[in-house]
Amino acid sequence: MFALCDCNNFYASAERLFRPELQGKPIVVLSNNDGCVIARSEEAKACGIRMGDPEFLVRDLIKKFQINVFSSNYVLYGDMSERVMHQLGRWFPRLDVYSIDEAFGWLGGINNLNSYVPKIRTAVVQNTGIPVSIGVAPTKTLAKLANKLAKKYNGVLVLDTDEKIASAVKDFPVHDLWGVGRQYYKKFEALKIETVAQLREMPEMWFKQNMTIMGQRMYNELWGRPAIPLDEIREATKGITVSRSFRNYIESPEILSEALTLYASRLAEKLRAQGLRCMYLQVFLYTNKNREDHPQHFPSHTHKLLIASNSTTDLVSIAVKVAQKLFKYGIKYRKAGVIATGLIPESELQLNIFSDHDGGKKDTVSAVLDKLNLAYGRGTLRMATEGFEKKWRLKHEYLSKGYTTRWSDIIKVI
DNA sequence: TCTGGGGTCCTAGGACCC
DNA sequence: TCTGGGGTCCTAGGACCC
Repeated sequence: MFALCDCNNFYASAERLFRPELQGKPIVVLSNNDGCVIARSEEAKACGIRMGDPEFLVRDLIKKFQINVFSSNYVLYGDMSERVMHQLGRWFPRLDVYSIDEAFGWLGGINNLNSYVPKIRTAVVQNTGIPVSIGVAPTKTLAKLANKLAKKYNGVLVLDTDEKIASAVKDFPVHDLWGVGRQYYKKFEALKIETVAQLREMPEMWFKQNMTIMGQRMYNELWGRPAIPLDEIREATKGITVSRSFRNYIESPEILSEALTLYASRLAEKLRAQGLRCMYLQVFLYTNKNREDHPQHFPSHTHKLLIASNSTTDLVSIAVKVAQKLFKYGIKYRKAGVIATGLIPESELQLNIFSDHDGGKKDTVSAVLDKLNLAYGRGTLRMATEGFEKKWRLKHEYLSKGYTTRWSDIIKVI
């Protein structure tokens, strides 16, 4: 049996944990750039705020109901996530951390699930302050479904018989099913398929033909035959991305270079932190697709390096050069990013006879950079092309403190 | 005026190799 | 008139996830 444990309204719950006076009050958390709503407390949901709503469209609601607004504080959420996962690890022989606020646990060999599982929930809430819901079923897909239903009950739902599964899928809307997005939902809608019970009565071939191999897996999972295994040890990541929207449109190549310098620097830091180098560096630019009156431009280019690298100077110079080629005058760019792929462990560096390997000088420079920035704060030492004004940088007006990760922000009990 | 960021997997086609 | 089979790498796009 699989369990899916999911933190309730995770970001909102994490913010509220350190502001106990907000207990019972509506809270929303905004995406980067304070763009749209990405988490809501139950109270905020009741005020009519929907997931993904742009902040400027719900500003009136926020004012009217005095909703507490937070910019996203990923350092805080990351730290709280680690605590929750650590607690879960004590209860499951095998744990597959699926996202910042979710994990699949394996419950093989455990009897009395109906008394065991509620204990997990109680322990996590007690030891971390974060409320969780747990759904249990024979497959991951059904465990996700059970989890959604659990939120409506007492936070726990165990589907351990065919009868319980049948009754759970009976009225469960297909668009809430794991693996069903907008496109697949359209197909179902056309066939008047509204519930999961109706969906799983379709022939297996139909799934395969209409939803590729993913659909075939879904079919088996819905009938209680596991097709998606527990993924305990995450395989090495395939790519690492750093991308951000700009606060204002960028229309000049010089300003674009500043942004790309920062993004590529962050990317190099991420690579070094994970002990990786990349063979390919992809650069992309986006315009605002929500503005039909703006000319659109979504250029992208992948550059192949001669030698795999994670050096800030290498990646910055490539990113800036590529971006200059992609850039066109007269276009309003609102987002850019860099993606590192072809990742190899630092220790497996392959040299190229045609290139001028520097014998590790760049590695030394990078190491000094990391050391200084760790000691004195990120950005203490940086590339000059990053600029000084940075008018394009993110907006986060409602940022909470680093309650668990900064000495100066730790809560004082007086 | 203002609409996130970071991922995964699958499919298909073209270039190139032997 | 009729021109192989099998493979890799890369790109691009589409679908999905949180």
